[in-house]
Amino acid sequence: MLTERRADILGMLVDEYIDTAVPVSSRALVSNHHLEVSSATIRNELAALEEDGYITHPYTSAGRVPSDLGYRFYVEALMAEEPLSSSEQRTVEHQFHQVSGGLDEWLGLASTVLAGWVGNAAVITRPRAEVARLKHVQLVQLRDDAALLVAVMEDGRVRQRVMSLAVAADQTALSVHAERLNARCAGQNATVAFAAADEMSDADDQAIAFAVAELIDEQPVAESTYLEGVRAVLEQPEFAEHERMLDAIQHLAAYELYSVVAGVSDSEPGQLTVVIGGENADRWMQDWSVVVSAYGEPNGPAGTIAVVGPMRMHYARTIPRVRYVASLMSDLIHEVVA
Amino acid sequence: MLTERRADILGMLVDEYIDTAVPVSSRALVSNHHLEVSSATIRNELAALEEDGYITHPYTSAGRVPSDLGYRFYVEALMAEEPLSSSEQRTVEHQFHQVSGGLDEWLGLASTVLAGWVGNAAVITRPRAEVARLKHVQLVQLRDDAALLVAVMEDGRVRQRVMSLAVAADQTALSVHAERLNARCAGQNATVAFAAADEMSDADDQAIAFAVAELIDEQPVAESTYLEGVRAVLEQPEFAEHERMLDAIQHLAAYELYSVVAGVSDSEPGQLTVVIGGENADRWMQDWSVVVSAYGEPNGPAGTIAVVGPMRMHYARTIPRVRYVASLMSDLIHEVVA
DNA sequence: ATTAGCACTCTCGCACTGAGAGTGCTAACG
DNA sequence: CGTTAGCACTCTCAGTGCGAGAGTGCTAAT
Repeated sequence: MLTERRADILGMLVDEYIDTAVPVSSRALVSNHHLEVSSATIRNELAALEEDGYITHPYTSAGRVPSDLGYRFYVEALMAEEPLSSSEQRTVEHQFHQVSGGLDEWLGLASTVLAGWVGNAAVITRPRAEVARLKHVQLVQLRDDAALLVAVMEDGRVRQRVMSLAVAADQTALSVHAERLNARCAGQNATVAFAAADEMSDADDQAIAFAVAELIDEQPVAESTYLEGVRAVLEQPEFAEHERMLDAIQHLAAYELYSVVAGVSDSEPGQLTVVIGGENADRWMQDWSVVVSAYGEPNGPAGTIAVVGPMRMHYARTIPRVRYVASLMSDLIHEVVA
Repeated sequence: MLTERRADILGMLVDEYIDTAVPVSSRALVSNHHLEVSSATIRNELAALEEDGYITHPYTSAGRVPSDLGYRFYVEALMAEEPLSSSEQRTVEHQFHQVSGGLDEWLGLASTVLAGWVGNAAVITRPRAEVARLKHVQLVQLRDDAALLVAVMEDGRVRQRVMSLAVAADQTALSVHAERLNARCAGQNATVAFAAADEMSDADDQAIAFAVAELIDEQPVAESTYLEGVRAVLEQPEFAEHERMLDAIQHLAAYELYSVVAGVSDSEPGQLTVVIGGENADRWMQDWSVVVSAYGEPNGPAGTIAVVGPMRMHYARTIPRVRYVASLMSDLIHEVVA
C-alpha cells in the first residue's frame, strides 16, 4: 500500500500530466504545489512509485508519466471530481428546452454537449432491449406484387424491408397477412418468429414471417450511434504523429465505437464504468480510456453514453458529466415512457 | 485554344501528377514518354501552358502542377477513361449476390466497394423523393396515454415519433385515429397535412396530424448517408500536415458531406457531374473534387453516389466507377420497385 | 529521512551545408 | 522560326553537428 505522501504525490502528478501532457519532473511538483521538501526527496518518492508500477519513464531523464495502474489508482482513490458548474447546468437545460423533443434530437444534442464539455469523443447509442421482441407488424402496399414490411419492436425501434409477393395482394389482403402475423408473433422474439414461419402454410405468409424474424434478429451495425467530438480527440498531442492519427481515425468510425461501447457496458443504468488503457479488450484500444454509463428505465430498453479518449483524459471532469448526461437522458425517457 | 502538342503535354503532365503527387518536371515528361524533343522545348511549352492558366508553380523551380482549369480541361478533353476490369466486375457481382438483399445492405456494400476501387471517400445517400409525400400512417400502442406514430413515405422512408395522448386509447381506438388520418392525408405533402391538422376537431387527432406533418417535412440531417474510405483520403500526401488533416476530418463527417453531395446533384439519374476545386460552392472545398451521379428510377425517388477526394484525384478511374455503381444501384432499385 | 551537489543522459531546436532538382534565359543552329 | 544546348541561378531537402536545457540518479553530508 502507498504511504500517504506517495499517494499525494501521485495525485498531483496525474493531475499535472493530464493538464499539460508533458512528463512531470520532481522540480515541477515542488514548485507548483509549494511543497515543504526538496526535489531530491520527491525524486526518491518517484523512484519508489515507479518501482511499484504506478508511473514510468518515457526515456531516461524525462519526467514521469502515469501508467495504467497509476491512472486506475487515481480514479479510484485520488481524484477530486469536478462538479458541473451552474452555468453548465443552465446551458444544458436551456438547450434541451429549445429542441422540439423526439428521442433522436435529444440524443444528438446530448452527444454534442457532452463532447464539448469533456473535449473528447462522445458516443451515445439508442436504447434497445436486451432481447428484441416484436410489437407490431404492418404491410404497406407498394405495387400489386410488392409491399413494404414495417416491424415495430417493443423497445420502440422500427425496421423495414421491401417484400416481393408470390401472389398479388391489395391493401386489404396485406392487412390480413399482417394480422395473421401479429396474432402469432406479437411480443415474441426472433426464435419464435422463425418457428412460426416454418409452420405457415401459405407461401407469402411464410416469406413474410421469415422476413419479420430476420428483422427482429438483425444485429444493429452502427444503428443510430451518435458520435461527436472526433476533432477534439485528434487535437490532443498524443496524435501528433501521422500514423497514430490515421489509426485513430480508422477506429473512431461510429460502427467500431458501437461495439466497443456495447462491449463495456454490461451494467445497469446509473452504474458508471471506467476502462483504462490495457484494461480494454480490443488491441487497438490499449492507449485509450472509456468512461461509460448505461441509461434508460430499470429493466427497460437501455442505451449507453460514453466518452472515448486517450488515457490522459480529464477523468475528474469527465466522470461527473457522463453520469449527469446519463441521468438526464434517463429522466427524459422516464417522462416519455412511464 | 491549345495546340495539339500542348494538349498532349498537359495530358501527360496531369496523368503523371495524379500518379505521383510530385510536381512534374520537363525532364520527367521527356524521359517517361520518350518524346522526340528536348526538355528545353518542353519547358517552353510549359511556360506557355502556365501563361494560359492550365498549370502552376508551387515555387520557383519546382516542377509544374495542374491548376483547376488544367484539371477541368483534362477531364473534359484529355483523359482516357479506364474501364472496369473484368475481375472488378466479377468481384462486385459476386459480392452483391452474397448479401441477402435489402436496400441498406446494398448501399453499405456499394459505398465500401466504390471507396476501395477509387482510394477516396465514397458517399451514398438513400433515395428520396423530391417532395416528400405520405403513404401510410400507423399508431402502435405503447401505454394507455402514449403511442408510437409510424409514418411511411411514398419513397419508402419510414419515420417514427412517440406521441403522448390527451385521451387514453387502446389499439382499436388508435387504429381509428390512424384511419382518419390516412383517409385525409395519404398521398399528400407536408403543406396539406398541416392544413388537415388545423381542420381536425378532436384534440388528439389534431396533435397526431400535426406530428405527421412535421415528420413529412423533416429535413434529413445525416439521414442514412453511407460513408466509406475516409482513411484512404487522409493517407494522401496532401494531408501530410497536421492542420490540413484536422480540417479535413472535421469536414468529412457524414452530415457535412450529405449537404455537399445533395447540393451538387441537381441532375437526373445517369447524368454524372464533376466538380473541381474552386468550382465548389463551399469555402472549405476549394482544394477538393467531387464526382457525383444521381441514381434511381427516372421521376422516382433519387439518391446520389459520390466520390470525394483531393483535386489530385484519379478521374479516369473514378468517373467510370461512379457511373457503374450508379447504374448498378438504379438497376437493383428497378428490379425491386418496378 | 532529507538534502545539496554534481555528473551523466537524453531531447530538442537551430543553423549550416552540400547535393540535387528544375527552371529561365541566352545564344547558336538547321 | 522552331528547336536545342548550355549554364547560371534558385529553392528545397535531408543530414549533421552542436549547444542549451531539462531531469534524473547517485553519493555524501546533515
